[in-house]
Amino acid sequence: MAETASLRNHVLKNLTTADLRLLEPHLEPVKLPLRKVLERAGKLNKAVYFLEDGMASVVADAATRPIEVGVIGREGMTGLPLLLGAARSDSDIYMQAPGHGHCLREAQLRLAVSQSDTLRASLLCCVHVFLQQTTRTVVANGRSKIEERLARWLLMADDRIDGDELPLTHEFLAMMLGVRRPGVTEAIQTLERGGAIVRKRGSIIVVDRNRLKKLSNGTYFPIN
Amino acid sequence: MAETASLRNHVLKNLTTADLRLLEPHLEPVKLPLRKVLERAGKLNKAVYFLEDGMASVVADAATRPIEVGVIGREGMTGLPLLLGAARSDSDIYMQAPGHGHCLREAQLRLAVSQSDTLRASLLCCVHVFLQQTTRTVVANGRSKIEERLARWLLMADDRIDGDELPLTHEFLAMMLGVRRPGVTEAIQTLERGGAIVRKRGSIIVVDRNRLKKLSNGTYFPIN
DNA sequence: GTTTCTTTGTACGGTTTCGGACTGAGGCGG
DNA sequence: CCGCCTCAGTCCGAAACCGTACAAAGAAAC
Repeated sequence: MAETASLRNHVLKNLTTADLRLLEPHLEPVKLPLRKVLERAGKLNKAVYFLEDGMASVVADAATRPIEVGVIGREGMTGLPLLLGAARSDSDIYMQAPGHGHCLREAQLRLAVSQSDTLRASLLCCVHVFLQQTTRTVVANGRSKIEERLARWLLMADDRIDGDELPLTHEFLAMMLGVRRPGVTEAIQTLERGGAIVRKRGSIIVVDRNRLKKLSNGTYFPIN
Repeated sequence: MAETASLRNHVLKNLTTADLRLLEPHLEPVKLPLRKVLERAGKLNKAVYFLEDGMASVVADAATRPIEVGVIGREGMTGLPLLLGAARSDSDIYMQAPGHGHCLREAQLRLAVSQSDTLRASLLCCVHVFLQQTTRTVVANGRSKIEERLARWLLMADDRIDGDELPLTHEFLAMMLGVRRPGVTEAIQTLERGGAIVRKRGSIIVVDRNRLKKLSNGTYFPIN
């Protein structure tokens, strides 16, 4: 099913062959279209996903005034609370950029984790990475202006999405950052004037990551 | 050493007797004075702490422009990255309100966790709780004004500090929230006008938690 | 080509917060 | 009692954002 050679998910790719063999029979390949919901806050979480490509958003307060807490791409997995002993999700998670992944049912996850300490360690590592990301988001939301937060977000998206074109409307970015839509429009203009991106209707193209990093003013940290 | 009857730390208190027996011989009672550093970002983490009373702050960017990511009291423990397989801390952690706790060396922690699955599960639960708190902080920092964030912070501190008097200067609160000091002064006045707190030089007294909750405008969630 | 819908750009007044500076008030030691 | 130091209160102009509304531009449908 999941041939080792073709695996792009960092977690799966870095498993020992023994651990991978443990999971492989239960990894179901799935298509992950735009807006596909992987998790819903307050609901029982029956499966986790390892993304091969595409990007998912972890969103808090989705019912009222949504704001993004973090993003997940092929560097990690969804369903972290399951690893921590919680049956229910805290946030909504849905696909922000379409892609593919592997779905693993809760029961199989628990079983596999109970059988291999090294597997559990590999998965818990994801939790650590995500916690680091969330920590940086706390800082960015607390001290940085829209323009810098947007630059950070675009860099994180660019890390996870194939190609330089990010298909995103201002409206959507505003939701992610928890700010006004015109605020995003203006921030995008600033970033374009800085030569980091070019605007297109319905998408943004990253043309100069280094400039974008400078414009993020220290809020961006690369994966790993 | 740590007599079960006297344990106030939620994690230790809720362990099975077997798990507690596993840890007990290695729990060293420690006094935790104000500003005592429990963890330093980037340094190897050689021990974890279970607080019995007092409160610790998890602070990011401590070297440059510090801002608080979360707080830890008797509901949890420090050193979460150790549980997740990381040897180094991501943030500074130091005592915000003095107290006592139990110190557990890394080696003993690893040993105990490897011997008991239920113990590991109990500790991982802390990670989940802390991640939830961090998630709420992302939201609060992203959308709420100083006054609301301050109300939230005071409630969390009140949850963890014995008595109603919180010994905190405006300067310090400003650092925690990542805002200007005069901003805190004004927010405190608003909260006092709202009848939720009274000001004293060098400390704040919570007189009406319910009003404080209202003034926090939905950003506060109780422990567990 | 015209209509319709989505997306983007712009404008306006008002609020929040900033950075910085300065004054006053409380507490402590000499 | 006096001086000193910390902490708290206030004020200033400037910047960042907000909520809202409306117009222009693109894309798609008819």
